[in-house]
Amino acid sequence: MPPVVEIRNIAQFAGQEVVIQGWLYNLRSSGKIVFPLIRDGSGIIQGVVVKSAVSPQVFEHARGLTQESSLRAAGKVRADARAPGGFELDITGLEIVQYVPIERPYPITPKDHGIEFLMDHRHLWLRSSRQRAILGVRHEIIKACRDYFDDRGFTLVDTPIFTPAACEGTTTLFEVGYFEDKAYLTQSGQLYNEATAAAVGKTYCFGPTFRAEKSKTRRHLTEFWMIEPEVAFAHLDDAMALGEGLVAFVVERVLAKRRSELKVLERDVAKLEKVVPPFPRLSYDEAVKILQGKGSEIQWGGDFGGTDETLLSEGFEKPLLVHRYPSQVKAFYMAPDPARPEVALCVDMLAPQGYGEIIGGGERIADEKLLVERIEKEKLPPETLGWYVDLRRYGSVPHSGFGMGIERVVAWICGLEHVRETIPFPRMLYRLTP
RNA sequence: UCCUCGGUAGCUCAAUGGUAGAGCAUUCGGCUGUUAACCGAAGGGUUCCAGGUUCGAGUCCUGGCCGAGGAGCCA
Repeated sequence: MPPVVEIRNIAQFAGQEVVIQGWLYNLRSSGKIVFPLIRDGSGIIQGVVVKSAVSPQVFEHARGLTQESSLRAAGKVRADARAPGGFELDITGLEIVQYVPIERPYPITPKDHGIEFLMDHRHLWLRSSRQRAILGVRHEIIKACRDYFDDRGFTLVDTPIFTPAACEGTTTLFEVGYFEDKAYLTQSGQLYNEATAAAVGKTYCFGPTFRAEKSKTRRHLTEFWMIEPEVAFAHLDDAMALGEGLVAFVVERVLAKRRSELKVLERDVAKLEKVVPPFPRLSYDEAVKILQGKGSEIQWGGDFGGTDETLLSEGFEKPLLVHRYPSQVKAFYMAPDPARPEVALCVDMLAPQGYGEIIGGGERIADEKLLVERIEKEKLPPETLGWYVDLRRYGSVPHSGFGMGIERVVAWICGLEHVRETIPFPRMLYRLTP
């Protein structure tokens, strides 16, 4: 019995008998020769079945294969300049594991489909080369993020999904029943990160985040994944440097390990290769002036809209760090700048090419009195934030952190039109299935 | 929530108010090197739903359902 091998490793088996197990991707035939394209999740290889070289049963099996039928194919690996992967499989044995019946064929053909049809068949669409490439890049990005923090002495500390109240009081939350009580799905692990940062010094959490906003744009999901570091004794500049280092590291890693996926996605890698520190830094004041110069309606004191972000980032080849927004547009826990109390020690990182905000964060209020004032001013429920104020009573220190939305980073690095393709099963305003 | 656009064969789309069409997919036939293979033939329709106007509606009108893009809000 020849060894079962993965298509990605096929080069090591040139000239040898192997078994490939996978699914039929496409089939071309020419009378007495059949070319089944087989994918196994690690790659695609073209098989060759010649009528005169195999039993009539194997040939008939091959000729009648339907798209996505699962199979095991035995044969000899042969280097061939005509093959896209450099190798072909001369099939001598074929076992059909499950035959997709012709009365109910695989719905997704190699031809054009509309987005609604593809989203309805997301569970099958994931098998296509393009979606597989995105899943690969997403995996690499998440692994790179974790390596970056792990290698710098951070401890991953998970934060809860059920929360008693809004973290920030700004966004709409999903309400769920919690026995006789109500709970909300988390919109950020940050407040809990502030607690755990005092325990381990440098922490991060990585998990799903939920926003019940009725946003219907290419940058929004109702359920998305966020990685959030928090560092004790760190100031705004430290958070900016940490975010800059993280994004540069992630891009470098993807370029090093996922070239083939970026090629499938037709990503212009030259643009990604320019993403090296230092990233440009701009104060909110400067950003407003630039925007006004480009014809935006923005006034000092307002937050940027999607068009503003695109307008601002289009002048730069690297991600852009915008810092010191007016406190009024930022969350209650943002520390005011001692030199200018009307602005917060916060930072947003805007990805190039209109991909929007990928990082948001800054320095947190360390002073108990000021924090309590802010909670009262925002009319947040003090009973559920008592523990958070407690952190300012027992060894309060300056601390900073940020959150990075994984899907927007994936969309940017892959060069996708819409974040819905960056997550296996997107949850959106009008999409809960599959 | 608001604005714009759309819903016709399994899929992608055509069709001036006048017989419902093409490409792909499927089935059958042909082809020993195909690369979204190609060539020939066949089958395939509650035109999203409910009303209305009209001699006649896929097309026009009203309401609804579903979806897409954008705005606001946000990562």
